[in-house]
Amino acid sequence: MKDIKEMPGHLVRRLQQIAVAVFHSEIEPTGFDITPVQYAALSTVKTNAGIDQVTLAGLIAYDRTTIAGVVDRLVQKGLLSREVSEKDRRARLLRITEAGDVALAKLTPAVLNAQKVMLSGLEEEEAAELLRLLHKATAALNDHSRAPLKTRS
Amino acid sequence: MKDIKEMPGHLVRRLQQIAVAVFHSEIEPTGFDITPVQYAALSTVKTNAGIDQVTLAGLIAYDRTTIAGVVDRLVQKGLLSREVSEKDRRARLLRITEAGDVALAKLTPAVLNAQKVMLSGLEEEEAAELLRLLHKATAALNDHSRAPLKTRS
DNA sequence: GCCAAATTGACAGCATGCTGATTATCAGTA
DNA sequence: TACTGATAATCAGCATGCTGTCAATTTGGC
Repeated sequence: MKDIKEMPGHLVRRLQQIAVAVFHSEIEPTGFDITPVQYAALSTVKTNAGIDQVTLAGLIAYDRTTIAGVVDRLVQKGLLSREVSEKDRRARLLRITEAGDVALAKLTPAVLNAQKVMLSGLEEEEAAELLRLLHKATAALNDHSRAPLKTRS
Repeated sequence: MKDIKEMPGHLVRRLQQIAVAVFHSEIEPTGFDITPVQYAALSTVKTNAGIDQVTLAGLIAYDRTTIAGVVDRLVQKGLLSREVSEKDRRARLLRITEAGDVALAKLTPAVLNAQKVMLSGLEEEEAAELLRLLHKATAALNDHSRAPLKTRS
């Protein structure tokens, strides 16, 4: 284990780096300028209309500070709307806009394809096994980051 | 595959996020203020004394722009030295300092332990299989990022 | 109803990571 | 030798991701 390149930390970082690059190359032809993080946020807001930022962050395991900037940019692009909650004036409720809906519909096929491409070096069963192992490893250590994943009960 | 949380991209990102958090919590007791990226650079320079920045970047698959900042900070902390090459005045040759050597020796056990912790949710054979799959998946797509891995022949 | 604790969001600050452009230098060729 | 293309490093700029702090607001206990 002396070599950096054999360490799990390095390999995970490397695959993540490749995943982002693949994402961008698959997205580029659609003409939208969106990042993996922004796509995750957009998609999650659509299926959870009226969600606040903290809950959104929990659903996709992002830090709440990070999500603020992401939401800012999505609002600026006109893909999300953000308004102060009536019931809790601390909270900002997020909703997808019509433009966001259109963008999401066009982006989703490209994103799904990117998932395939990033595992294209593996056999079908290997890819499934990788997913299972990633799932198991992350579930066991969910609380180790400032941004744990929170499933909506 | 409709759910973000089931996508390989999300899971890889999540494990990477956890890996960084585990790294920091394992490193913290050693009293050193160093990041995963900085550790990788430091360790690689030690075993490749007199390396230039581009070659270093290639060995650990970092973007050459990113590595510049990383090296800056390591030099500032006194862990690396950087001097203009005599043979090629464009290049900056990197070497580990004595302080860097000491730091590396103290950090390495903690880093190796972090690798174990980040996979502590998996059985022994599962961890090995995960490594194999990560290796295979990244090897197949090595050229997909701006910072491909370059083995020294 | 009042106050302490918790919660939401924001901000400053630092460290990756990337794109694209520029500068300095080197190497091969006409 | 002069020129062209390639290469090492740097810079500006943008987007994560994190820590730590703060203000506004809500909630729970009394």
